[in-house]
Amino acid sequence: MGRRKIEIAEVKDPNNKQVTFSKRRSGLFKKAFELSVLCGVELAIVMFSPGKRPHSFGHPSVNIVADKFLWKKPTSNVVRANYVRENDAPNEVDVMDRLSQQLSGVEVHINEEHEKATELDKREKEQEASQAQNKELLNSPVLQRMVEDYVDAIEVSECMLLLAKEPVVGISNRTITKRRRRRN
Amino acid sequence: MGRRKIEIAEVKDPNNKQVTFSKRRSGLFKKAFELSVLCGVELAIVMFSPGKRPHSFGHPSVNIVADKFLWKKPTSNVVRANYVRENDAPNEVDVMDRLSQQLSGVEVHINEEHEKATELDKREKEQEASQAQNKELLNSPVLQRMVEDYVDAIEVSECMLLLAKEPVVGISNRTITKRRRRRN
DNA sequence: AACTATATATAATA
DNA sequence: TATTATATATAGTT
Repeated sequence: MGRRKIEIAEVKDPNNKQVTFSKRRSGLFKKAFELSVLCGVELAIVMFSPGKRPHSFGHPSVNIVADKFLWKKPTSNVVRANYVRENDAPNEVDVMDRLSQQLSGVEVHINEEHEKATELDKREKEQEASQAQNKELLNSPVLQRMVEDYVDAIEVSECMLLLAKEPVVGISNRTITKRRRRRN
Repeated sequence: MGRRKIEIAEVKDPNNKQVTFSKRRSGLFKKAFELSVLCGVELAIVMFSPGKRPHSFGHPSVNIVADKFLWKKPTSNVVRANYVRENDAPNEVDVMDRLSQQLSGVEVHINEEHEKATELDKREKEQEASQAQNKELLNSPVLQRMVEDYVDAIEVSECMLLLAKEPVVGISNRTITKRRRRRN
């Protein structure tokens, strides 16, 4: 996607790696933003830079998406208000403004989110403590969620399998080439 | 990026919206994968499809990335270890090995389990409250997978909420804590 | 940090 | 779905 084709392998030169990261992170966030607007999709991305610094992107915000992901209720029939209208197609400046807002705006809700996070920690520990609670889940709508998530996991896997079809130089094929098994 | 330039505004036609979502989600995941390999970046993506279904992507895995975010908390009692040093970044073989492991780990069961998952999904729509059938899954490997994936989803949500607690733009170096996962 | 030449993603089409 | 023309991202360059 540039002057020359590159192999998808770790960039050795730290300088080049940092430049590549900056460019591609911007690209990824832009793609994420476009996807969210085009398809009315709410999404969040978290990552560590080569310098091990955390970066995130969220639309409408990381915490909102995360919140919904965790606390998703069976409100799939509820019509949401569109945060982007037809004639409000954002230009590049709008996009960058929005990105900046999203990237820095989370500070505003720190205290509020701290409560939630604490609550979530509590929940995790509870779940970790007793496996019997898993059985509790089976009698709840949570199982419905698990089924959905499982299907999604398969979709993700298929996506990765698709990626694996593209040869990566310097990588052993041993694990990959034994794919494509059918059911008996 | 296609035959014609499009405005970044919500796609009206549901059919087209679904097609666009599928294409761009694949593209986003591919970009995310490439970024993670090129720059040694670990990242996770969660999103809701137009049909409000959750999707996720993680490299090297969702829960690993979630772990690092989750345990990045500035708590004082956690052992500090700099697993994030530059030269600890996984090389391409490591990355591909892990990816391959993940791929082969799920690929073996994809066809078989996809059927089951589809079947489950169908049942879910036909009988939303059919708990009896759900209980039949209690002892199946499929359920195991579902539970794991569900835990992954929770972990991502948690890490994102925790991320929201700490602004990530322009942040100075922080000590990142290490922690080994209980699962697997 | 800006600038191209080129690779890649994808919108429209078949 | 699969293909193809075009828009976009970005690798190397300045």
